Amino acid sequence: MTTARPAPVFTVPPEPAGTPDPLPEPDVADLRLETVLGALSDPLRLRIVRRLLLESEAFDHPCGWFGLDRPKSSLTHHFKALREAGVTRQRQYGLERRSQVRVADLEARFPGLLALVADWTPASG
Amino acid sequence: MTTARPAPVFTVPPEPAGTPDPLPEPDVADLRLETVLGALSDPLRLRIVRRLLLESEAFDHPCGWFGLDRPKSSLTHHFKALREAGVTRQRQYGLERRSQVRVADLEARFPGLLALVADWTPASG
DNA sequence: CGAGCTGTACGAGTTTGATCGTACTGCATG
DNA sequence: CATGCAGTACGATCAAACTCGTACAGCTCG
Repeated sequence: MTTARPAPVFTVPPEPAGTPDPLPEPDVADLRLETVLGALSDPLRLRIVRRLLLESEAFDHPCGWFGLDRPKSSLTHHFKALREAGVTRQRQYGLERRSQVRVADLEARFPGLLALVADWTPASG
Repeated sequence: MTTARPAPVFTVPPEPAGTPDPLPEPDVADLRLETVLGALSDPLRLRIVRRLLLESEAFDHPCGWFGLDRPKSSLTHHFKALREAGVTRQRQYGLERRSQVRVADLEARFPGLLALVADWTPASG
């Protein structure tokens, strides 16, 4: 029995109707701790996930919403890494590809992990 | 807000007197989430930490105690990575160098993380 | 002291991943 | 249909890390 979860208060996506299908992603049962931890062991990706957790008043967010001064190809790389590890879900909205954290899935498999990410503070600030 | 944890019952080391000084390790305040997650994003190291957490009836354990069929130099590499990330503490007992998980330090900085490691199951078994 | 043991140091080979430029696809809007 | 935009794909480059063999250090015990 995994420890009973106190249900952290992250912004749970309301999932409105007429939503595009998610891009390919691992199933909840296939989430691997080592893979998820590997995806989160990068400051940039940690920053992305943390911002999604803390400032995600809307449903999900396009890549440009994060103020990351990196070339687009670098961002693609990191967002893809997060999605393939199962940390985020991405949907195509016309032009944009928006991301959200798979809060329910991650809490179910690795309870408490997202709280650590939310509490994280970058090294240079 | 870190979710209030139900205080997992790991074996807390009794710290007997006359213990050798620990090898160099990062201070609790210097523990970085991304570094710790990086150290734990490896199946072999995850297995090491998990065994230390679950079967650590004694105080700490030498490298040979784990049944890892890797060359010694590889094991040195991984144990050093864990210690330098702040996950484990190592002490020199005569011939042996014994390891323990820094349970109190990790729980203080990243509450709940060790519970995830304890719940982890290797991919091939 | 000399043998044997635990573990390290060092270095080479290999792999993985980060970074980023350039060229491209696909949608939208006029 | 032409322009512009969000994001991808591909490939090159570079840095880090894994793996492991060999040689060595340090302790212990006969």
